[in-house]
Amino acid sequence: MTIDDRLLVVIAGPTAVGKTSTAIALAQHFNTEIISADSRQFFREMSIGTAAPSMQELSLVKHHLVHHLSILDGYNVSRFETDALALMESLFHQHSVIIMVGGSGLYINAVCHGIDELPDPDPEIRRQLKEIFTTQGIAALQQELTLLDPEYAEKVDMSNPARLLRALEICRATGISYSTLRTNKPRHRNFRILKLGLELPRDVLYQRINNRVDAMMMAGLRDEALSLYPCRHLNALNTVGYKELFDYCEGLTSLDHAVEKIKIHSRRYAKRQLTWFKKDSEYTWFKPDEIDQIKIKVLA
RNA sequence: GGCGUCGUAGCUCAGCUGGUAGAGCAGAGGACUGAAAAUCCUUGUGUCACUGGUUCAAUUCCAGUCGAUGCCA
Repeated sequence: MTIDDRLLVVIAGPTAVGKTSTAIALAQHFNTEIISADSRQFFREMSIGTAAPSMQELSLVKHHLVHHLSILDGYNVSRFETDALALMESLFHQHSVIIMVGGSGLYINAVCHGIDELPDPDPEIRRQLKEIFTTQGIAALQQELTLLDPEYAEKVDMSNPARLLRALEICRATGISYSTLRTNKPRHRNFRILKLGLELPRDVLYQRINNRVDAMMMAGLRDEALSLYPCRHLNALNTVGYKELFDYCEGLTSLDHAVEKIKIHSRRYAKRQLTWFKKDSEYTWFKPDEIDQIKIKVLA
């Protein structure tokens, strides 16, 4: 089997654009399976709020990497890359086309182009750095980074604590500067990749987002969030649709206000996704209902 | 009907004793290598309700009109 016999079709796009049903239609047509690239649908406790595929949808096409983790499990892009590649290796034995669908751009990139091998985060180092951040502010992080990795300090967004924390945690853990470890070397993949983006006019997309949030509430999102409230500090739950309802649990907002916030935050999330995917010129863009055109593109 | 308060950016509102206006949110754009549905950056000209008046100059003072709201009848 050569590289030409293996094709990964990536279906990306903003939240609520209609990725799931398009992917299912495509997978049925090519009689193949779907790998999810959605950093929140991994978690089985989060079903309603992540708009995970329904039981009915799951029964139509075999899905992978959906609900395969607990929110208690630690997970990250690198592990996703490993898991997805291993999965594809086995799936390609039976299928020449595999569908990957999701909205997590970083995760999709990791599978398509690889991600540098860096040590897993050390909880203790991370804790120490966070403490510095909370007690001494971002300036302390900026200073240390300038000292340990002046090259990265030059180009990183120095006002973004997440970036600084991550770089420092690597510097501290390895004793080497983060930028020297960040080679950004493209990985060789033994399959072809076709990137398809789904989009809709902004006002239509926003209407779909609003409607879907209402539908989630009807489906019991409030109770799902309430049941996860004790775990609210887990990273997996730092997620649109949950954190707003945690505020409601704590009496910080009304339910209506929380729902309104979910809609707003979902729209902003969609915009960030579009910014991410749009700058990648490898994507060909379609409307979610242009199934026939998409099929032709895949066969081309 | 009388008296009072209010009418400023899509929304909520700031604008001290007159020199044509500014925040938050929304919206828009962008960044992004193990937190990524995360995290962060940039971005505010609008008949200051309308019509007159006073003034060198009015969003700001005065009168009237319209609208909103409260109290009294």
